[in-house]
Formats: sequence, C-alpha cells, structure tokens
Amino acid sequence: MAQPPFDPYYLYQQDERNNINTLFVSGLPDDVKAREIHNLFRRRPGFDSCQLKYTGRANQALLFLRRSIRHVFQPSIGNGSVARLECEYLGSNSIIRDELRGVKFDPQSGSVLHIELARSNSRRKRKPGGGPYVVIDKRSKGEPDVQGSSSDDDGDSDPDEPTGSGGNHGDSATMQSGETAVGYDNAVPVEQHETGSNGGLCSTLFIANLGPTCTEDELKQAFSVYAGFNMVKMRSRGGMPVAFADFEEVDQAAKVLEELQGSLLPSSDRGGMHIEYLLT
DNA sequence: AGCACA
Repeated sequence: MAQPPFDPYYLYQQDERNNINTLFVSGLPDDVKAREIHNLFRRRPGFDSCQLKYTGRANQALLFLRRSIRHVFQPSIGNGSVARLECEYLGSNSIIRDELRGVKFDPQSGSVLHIELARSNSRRKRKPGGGPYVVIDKRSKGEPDVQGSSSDDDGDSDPDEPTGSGGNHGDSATMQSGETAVGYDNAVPVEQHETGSNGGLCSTLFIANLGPTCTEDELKQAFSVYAGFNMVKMRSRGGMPVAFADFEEVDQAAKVLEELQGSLLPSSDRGGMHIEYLLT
C-alpha cells in the first residue's frame, strides 16, 4: 500500500468509505406515513435528516437516515503529526440502530424494522428552505401523495410532546383511533414469544458479502467450531452468494455474530463477512 | 436479503 498522501480530499474519501453516517431502514410497511417517521426519529441523538422512499413494492418502503456529521478535522501542524479525523457518528448510529432494530413498527401487520448501515452516505444537500424530511413516492396507485419535504420549518413543534398542560407522558393518550402506534415512546419492541418472531434476533444468522468462490464447506469450517452450530446453507441465486447459519440458541448465534462480524474467509474478495440475524 | 439522492 502506498502511503496515503496528506490531502484533505483524500481523507474525506477515506472518511466516506469508512464512516457511513447513513442508516438503511427496511421493513417499513408501504403505507407508512412521513409523519410516523418524523415522530420516530426526530428526537434521536445525532439525527440529522432522512429520506423516505416508497418503492411501490409491498412492504418495501425504504428509509435513509442521516446522522449529523460532527467530526474533528485536525490537519498536521508541521511537526510531522499525522492528520486525524475523529468521527463520532458511527457510535451514535449504532445506538439508533440497536434501539430500533427489531422494533415492531406496525403491530397489525407485524412489520419489523430492520436497520443496518447504508451502502453509502446520503448525498442530498439540505436545501436552505427545506425540512429534514424528503419523501419520494414511486407508488403508482392512489393519489400522488407527494410532499416534497416537511413543512415543519425545523421549528420545535413536537407532536410527541404536548407542551401545554396535561403532561401526559404515558402511552396511548395521544393516539388517534386508526393510527399506527409509532413514536419514540410507544414503538413496541417485539416480544420473544410472539409467533416465533424475535424481532430480528433469532438463532439463525444471515451472512452476506461473501466472495464469489465461497463454498458451503468453507463456511461450515468457519462456523462449526462454535457451540450450538447446527447447519449452514449457502445460496447464490444469480448474484453474490449469501449464507444462512443456524445455531441452537439465540445467544450462541449472537456470540458468533459478534466474533465473526467482518472477518475474512479464504475466499473473501471484498472485505469481511457481513453478518446479521435472519429476519423471521 | 431489499440501498436513493447527487
């Protein structure tokens, strides 16, 4: 590897590649309202802006959440010290992700949020006049429902938190009859015992970012040394292979996820394994 | 098992 040049733009690129500050959220029902997103994320630490896209596919509304970028850019000061970028947003992303991963977004339909780092950061420039929310609606049916961005003018009006009297900090009181229960306070983490669903925390792992020459045997070697290993299956179906590794217990799967996350296999050609809990 | 906008 050549010594990286000291160049702010180079560092910016590094920063772009290594520090994704955008979360990719799937599992949203396609009738999700921008308002629901607003209420769910507005108060999260580090939240900056988001884009909601209706893909038109069932249950495939996509959300890109951007965390505000706050980094310390410290150029070298002549004495040979190395320039450093200190980025804090990954940590905060993790917090948002961990808090909301597996949250049951709609108790009726059972849609469960699935959150991971986005492949790339959001590029959209925040327009001076525009709010932090952008909605792209590709649904063909029904009314266009186009709302460029929230008219919320960034003020601090908070549907969540009644400012006046009442002081109800309870659940339920602010819910309209037909509305979906979503909000900072009333989003419901999925219960373990419900219909075998575990909010994304199940004993099977989903493994992606495998190399094209990866084999089931290779995966078996990697995973079978862990307690509770049951089986691993690989599927390629056109694109890059993905795999499913099953363990007896959730905590055994959790241990494997933690230890092997990002680790390389002999066949890896594009970085380490990307491991998630299988959605159930 | 799904990632847009520039």
